[in-house]
Amino acid sequence: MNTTEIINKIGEIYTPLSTECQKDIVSKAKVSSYKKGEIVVREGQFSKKAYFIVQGCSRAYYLKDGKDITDWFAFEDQFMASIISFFGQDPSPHYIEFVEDSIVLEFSRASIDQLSDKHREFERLISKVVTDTMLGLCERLYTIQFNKADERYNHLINIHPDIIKRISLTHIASYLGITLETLSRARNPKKRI
Amino acid sequence: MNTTEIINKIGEIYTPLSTECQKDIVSKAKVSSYKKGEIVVREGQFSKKAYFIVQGCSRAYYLKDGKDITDWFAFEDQFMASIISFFGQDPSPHYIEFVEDSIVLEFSRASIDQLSDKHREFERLISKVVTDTMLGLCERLYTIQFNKADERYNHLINIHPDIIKRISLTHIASYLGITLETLSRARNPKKRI
DNA sequence: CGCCGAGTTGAACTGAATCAAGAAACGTGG
DNA sequence: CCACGTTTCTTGATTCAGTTCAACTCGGCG
Repeated sequence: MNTTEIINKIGEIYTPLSTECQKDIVSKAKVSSYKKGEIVVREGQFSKKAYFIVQGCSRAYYLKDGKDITDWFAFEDQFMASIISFFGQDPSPHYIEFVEDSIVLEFSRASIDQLSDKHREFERLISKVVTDTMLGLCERLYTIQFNKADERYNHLINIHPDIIKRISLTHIASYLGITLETLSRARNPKKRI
Repeated sequence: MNTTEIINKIGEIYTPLSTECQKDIVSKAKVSSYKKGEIVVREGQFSKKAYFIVQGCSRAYYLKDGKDITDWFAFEDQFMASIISFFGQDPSPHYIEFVEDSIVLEFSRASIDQLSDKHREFERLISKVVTDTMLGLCERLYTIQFNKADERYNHLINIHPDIIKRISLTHIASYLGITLETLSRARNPKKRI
């Protein structure tokens, strides 16, 4: 899949892009690939990159008292960035790691700004990505705020049936705000006598 | 405070607006006031309104098993909307209630779209509001994901020292994802013998 | 005054964390 | 293809934070 094809796909998923805009994107964004386990952003860095995932998946996590807590996943056709660092002015509290060998289309903050200035359609695309992210965060918050461990897990499996095939339970557990052991028990309800 | 003054203020807070844009906003948005306790959005409704709060405050909440759970507050100079209904296509799971007598500037979805089409600066303003909301949700999620009751409370008091003067502990408790009793204990640490 | 909503305090209970040990799955090299 | 170590997941026992339910306090306000 070359850059043009990828951009075409982004247009299909989010909002149609004129050929002129597509051409400009080609000149600003570049395709990269990362190996499983590669870390592209570390805590404390000012990361000004956004990754559109063509193939593979990644996660954002942070360390709390030395424990690895997953905050966000991104799969094919989704964007990944350290949002606090990319949209705010603070350093990233997150690490970003690729969980599988992945191919991405990589944007710098500067190129996104330039493209947004020049192409209103691109600005709208980014705006849509942000809006979708906001709605996703809402949903996640709702799930965590007052639900029990098994409810959180079932909810996740409903919206993301295939996630367990790709993400380790350890990461899913911290994403749900529970421990690995509790998740394991939620998955294998106790056999009563 | 008249409409023009309010719009001026919005421009100051978010991003400067040309006089032409301000004039158009005046023609599309209207000032309203609500009494303490008034509910402007109910569960199941398709609410296509956004409220910029000039004075007072409001909260969004939902009912889970009959229990009132606060999801979001908005104070002076902030926007309030039922985001799922306003930005998504689903009916609102939230109620929106004014917690104090309030004055707001009211926008319909249609007028926001029209203003966004006509004025790029306005579109950017909305985009900034969405981005800020996204960052706010991130922060909130972070607080709830793996923190104890007292940590959540202290964190809230840090960013919002005056919130207890305006919002009842009942609402703050559910906002933090804990019960009223637990919040009360977090505020009055046990006296040891 | 006495009622009422909001907050505090107490005691019993429970879901989840923690600590610890074992089982299963996986990859690598022989 | 098997043996090995490593990582991932499961299961059990204990502990603890937080919920639940209930009683009590306090400050309005009719």
